[in-house]
Amino acid sequence: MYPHIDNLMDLLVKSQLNALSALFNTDILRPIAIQKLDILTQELWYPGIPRDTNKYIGKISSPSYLSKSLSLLQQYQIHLDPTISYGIIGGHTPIVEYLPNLSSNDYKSLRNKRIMYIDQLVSADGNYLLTWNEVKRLNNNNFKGPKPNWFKLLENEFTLSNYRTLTHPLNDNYTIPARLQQIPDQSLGNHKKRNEWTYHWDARLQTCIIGKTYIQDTDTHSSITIMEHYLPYNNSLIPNNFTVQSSHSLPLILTPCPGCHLNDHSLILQDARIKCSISMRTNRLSTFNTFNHLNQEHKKFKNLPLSKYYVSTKPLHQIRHSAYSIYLSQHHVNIVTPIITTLDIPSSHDQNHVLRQLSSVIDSALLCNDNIKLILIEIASKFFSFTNFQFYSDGSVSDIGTINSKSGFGWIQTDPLLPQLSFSGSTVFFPSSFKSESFAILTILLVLPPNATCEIFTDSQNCIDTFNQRLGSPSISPRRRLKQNNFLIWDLIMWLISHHHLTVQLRKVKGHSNNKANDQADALAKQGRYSLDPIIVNHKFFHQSSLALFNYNHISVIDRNLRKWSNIPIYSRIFNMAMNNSSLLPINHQITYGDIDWIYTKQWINSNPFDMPTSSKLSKIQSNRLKKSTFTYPTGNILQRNYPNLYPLGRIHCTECSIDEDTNAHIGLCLSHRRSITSLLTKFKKNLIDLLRKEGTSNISFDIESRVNNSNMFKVFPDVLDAARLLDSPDQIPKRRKGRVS
DNA sequence: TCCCTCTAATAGGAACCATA
DNA sequence: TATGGTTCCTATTAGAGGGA
Repeated sequence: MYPHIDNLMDLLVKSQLNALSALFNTDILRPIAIQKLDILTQELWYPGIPRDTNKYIGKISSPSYLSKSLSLLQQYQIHLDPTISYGIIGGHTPIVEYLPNLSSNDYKSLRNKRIMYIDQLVSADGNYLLTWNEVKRLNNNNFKGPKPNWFKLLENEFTLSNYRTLTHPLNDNYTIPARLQQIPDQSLGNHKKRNEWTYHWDARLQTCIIGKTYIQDTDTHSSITIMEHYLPYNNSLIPNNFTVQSSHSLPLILTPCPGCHLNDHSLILQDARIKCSISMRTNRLSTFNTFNHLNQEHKKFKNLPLSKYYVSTKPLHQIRHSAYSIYLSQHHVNIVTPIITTLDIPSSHDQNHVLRQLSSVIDSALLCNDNIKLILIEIASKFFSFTNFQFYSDGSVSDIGTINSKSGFGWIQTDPLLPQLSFSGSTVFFPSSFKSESFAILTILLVLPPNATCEIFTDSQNCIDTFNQRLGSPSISPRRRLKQNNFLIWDLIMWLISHHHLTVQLRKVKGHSNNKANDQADALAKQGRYSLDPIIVNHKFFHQSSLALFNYNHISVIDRNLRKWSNIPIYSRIFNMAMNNSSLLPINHQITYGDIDWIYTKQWINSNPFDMPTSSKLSKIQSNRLKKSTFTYPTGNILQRNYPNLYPLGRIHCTECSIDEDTNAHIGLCLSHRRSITSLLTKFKKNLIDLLRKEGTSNISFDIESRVNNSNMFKVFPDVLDAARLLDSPDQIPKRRKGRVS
């Protein structure tokens, strides 16, 4: 009835895509964007941005703008792809993923209690559910009120027997990371340690836990350490004459913990003096030393009212910092850090340093096989001592528009005084010759040393124009930047030019003009097409200028005008919906099982009888064809239906044959059309016979004329067409109309 | 779905009492 | 007199139920 009502949503997708990408890529809006991400986290109670927002959004009573837009975009397979690691650490399995059917009240309770991960509710090995009292103790007994419903659900549905074994144990619990080094055989097994001090970061309490190892049980994959808990002595209680050092290097005095909620009551230790013992799985022990009892540093604090104490050789500040950074690196969380520093003018003694920076740029800016990065780094090191370069570059794309499309690029250094190195590679997603050429220029700039001058010959006028445009307006607005095709590549090119102080000139060279160097570059580009390891730009390299970009189906970041590009998923979605529409079932059936020759249909729709590629006449002809093929041509009956006042009731006859009613069904059956089709077919039949007679000589033994005349290709089957036409005969029409109405 | 009211459950402090 | 246990009260919270 209203076939275009869905377009409302499609228009929303287009505008929201644009608005959101502007939000996440504009410097001024960055704090707002981060705040919106935080609200999203608070709303969905999911650490970071979930892959499938739609799964969780149903639980929210009034979703915010961002969560609504993200769930709309996800219906079109478009996802937000952050350039920074955004999320909340402290566990591996979000509770909303573990318990899929939580109510909105459960969400409220979880938010109030700050419980986001199931890891916060299970034992250290991830196998057993803690009791509610234990959970409360872990949270400093801050929870008031009765046992929440979601916890009862966990107890009833997700545990087995009285031992509280989880039905789905967490096997990637955060205390069991992979071991870093090989363990020597002699250290396997149970060991009692004498003087080993360890520290680690406790994600739940957000503090550094310090302990003295009591027993260490080592296995090949991990070890369990049982330690006596020690607390740092409050330094403000130390008399003034001790605290001459700066606050960061205050001595760390450790006293045994008298027993706190961390104490693991299940441990049975022989040593009754230990009041607070902790057991934890470790993969790498971070240890520090204490001063001996006879040491001056230890004796300094003899006068303090402490029965038993140790003095660490490292200050608390350093230990805390180390514990937290080890924890972060084990969980692959990198905090938003400033981008790699700009390169200074290299002096002779720190060449290695600059080269290392060049390699780190290559390493972090590209996503590809490590071997390709190594090749580029090697080229960069060979170019390192030169300043003036000359390159020929070329890109090549084959089978564009098909799934077999391959895009390759290549370049060669042609200055005779310098090493004549060359490079070729391939790239994927959104293939175009512009993209391949841009990639060639990008890889050239990546291997150039700082302060170099280079001249690049390319046959792509588009690249030269884009380059000069970007060079002419260095402060391009984010909205304009995001509308440019392949903006990731061009951003990187401009970044390299400004940060490495490069002087680059692009020169146009005519393609296929027998220039030897250009032909070499062309050959390299063609060779690059067959490279199996594609190179793409890492969008996370730009985490300073943009917070997030959009990707399609988690495959590739869309680095082009989103509003234009979004037509592709929108149209395919509309097509899918049309195909699944039950009233179009006959067409669907015809597509799958019918006699429609799609190749010829395509050629018929695409055929152009004029010389010009576009013309107003051609578009009229094509719209006629399309309307006729989809039965939407404005024939008499449709005009009558749409304009009842203009077209009076009664049959409107076909203007050409004046026999039958003018309907879409009639067009293919019309007698006068049939006459012109027959005459056309006779003409082509004659042409074919002439052609066969001319080409085929003595080796054709059969009678050409009779064979062609008998072929089904040139028959119109008047009986079949007439039988179909008779269904529409005047006396039957009222009956059918009646049937339709009832 | 939101808001309000009511009830049950709990933490924590004050008061009180028993004991070393 | 210090300490630990018990009881009572108040504040807070979760969750059920009802109405708009």
